[in-house]
Amino acid sequence: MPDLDPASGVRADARQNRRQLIIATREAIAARGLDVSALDIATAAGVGVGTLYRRFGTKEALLDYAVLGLYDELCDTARACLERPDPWDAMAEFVLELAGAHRDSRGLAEVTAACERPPTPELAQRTVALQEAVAQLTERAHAAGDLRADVTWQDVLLCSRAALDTDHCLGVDAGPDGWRRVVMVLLDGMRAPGRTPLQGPAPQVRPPEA
Amino acid sequence: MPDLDPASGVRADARQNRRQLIIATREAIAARGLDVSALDIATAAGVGVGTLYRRFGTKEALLDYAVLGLYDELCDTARACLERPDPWDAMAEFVLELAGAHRDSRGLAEVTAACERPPTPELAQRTVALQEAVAQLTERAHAAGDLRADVTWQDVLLCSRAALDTDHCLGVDAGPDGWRRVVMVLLDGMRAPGRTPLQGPAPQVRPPEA
DNA sequence: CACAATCGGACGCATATCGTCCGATTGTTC
DNA sequence: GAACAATCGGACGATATGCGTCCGATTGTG
Repeated sequence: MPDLDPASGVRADARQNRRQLIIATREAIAARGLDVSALDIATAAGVGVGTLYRRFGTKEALLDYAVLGLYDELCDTARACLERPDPWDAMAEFVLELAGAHRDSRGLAEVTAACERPPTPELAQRTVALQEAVAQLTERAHAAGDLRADVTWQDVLLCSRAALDTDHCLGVDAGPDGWRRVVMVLLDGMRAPGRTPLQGPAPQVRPPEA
Repeated sequence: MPDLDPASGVRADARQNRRQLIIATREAIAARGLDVSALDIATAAGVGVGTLYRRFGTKEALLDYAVLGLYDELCDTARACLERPDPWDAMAEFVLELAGAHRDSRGLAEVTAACERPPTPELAQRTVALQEAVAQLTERAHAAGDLRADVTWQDVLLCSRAALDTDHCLGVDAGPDGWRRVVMVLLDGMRAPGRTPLQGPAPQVRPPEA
């Protein structure tokens, strides 16, 4: 189930259809979230629904596969940020990238917010990897004295979702890049030293329950 | 259609049902947004669907009425904040209240973000009133030198939606009051002087198109 | 007590999605 | 280039959900 094998006994047109389905799925969940119909995906991919089920067995499996790809890209982004020399810039860039990824794909945003059903093992693994990367980025920024002490890496993660739904409010239109303003304000607010100490319990990591 | 009249030729039980329907509608849209079924509302109110349509004519009319009530409450809140002596505290409190109202009612959040269909005239009027209140709160904070100059009142409004969807991210749980931390970070980021100048065009007011 | 106002919820209609199944098509092999 | 198996498309039956109406039963009120 990983990807397309050149010579795996699978016919060439079948492999091509598989590829198209993955592309169409990405686009569909980006625009409309995880609640896409199989027919929509298949039509966008230029195939029939039968082909979708034949190639992936389940709509779920196809969605899982597409989402996993998005997570892998996030992991790449995290690695790239960790290589930046300046601790603050590294953290700030990742926050901006993560916020942008959330905005680029409504489906991704739905998955990172999911707390009900347990994710696939593959997704859980990526999730932990991302947590660790953010923890490290945060730790460095703390050590450099750039990030206020009362902001935890969990706070950083949650703040990355803050620009998700800030395009319109009471007749005001943020414009295509307005969300970046919100992220900029947030980053300024996270910079040391903070003015108003953060109150209440810090966010906690949910154990990946059964 | 405004409210319940003591002696309006309408029978007492009918008036009571009307009241229950409004209460149930508020709770329903708070929890599930505007996409509630008429049956759900009627059941929660303890009446049949027929009663809903008899009392309000349309599901839409009932929803509009319930939402208008939420807007009126926001206007009250704005008035109260405008009476606070300290300009910064006044603005900060309103941001916190607006963010809380958005979180308390998913339906309200959906309406304030709506940019497609034109609102009812009543809603449009409340919207303008709220815009003016925020503009005034912002202006005072600017004048006092507490709010950074590159943050407009439109930015303030948009930022009030930032805590809408920050309860969970990649396995991190913000807890019941975690959203307040996000708002606090934002408010700190809005305080003068800003570090990173906000880039890009400032948010614009959408003309209430036809 | 009588009657009009009101009620409840079954009903008809419409829409949407799922996953399967099968006759038609097409890539591949010899 | 023929023959076969893999693959395809999309019609199909099942299921679910929601809207707004209609009418026999109920209930408030003068």
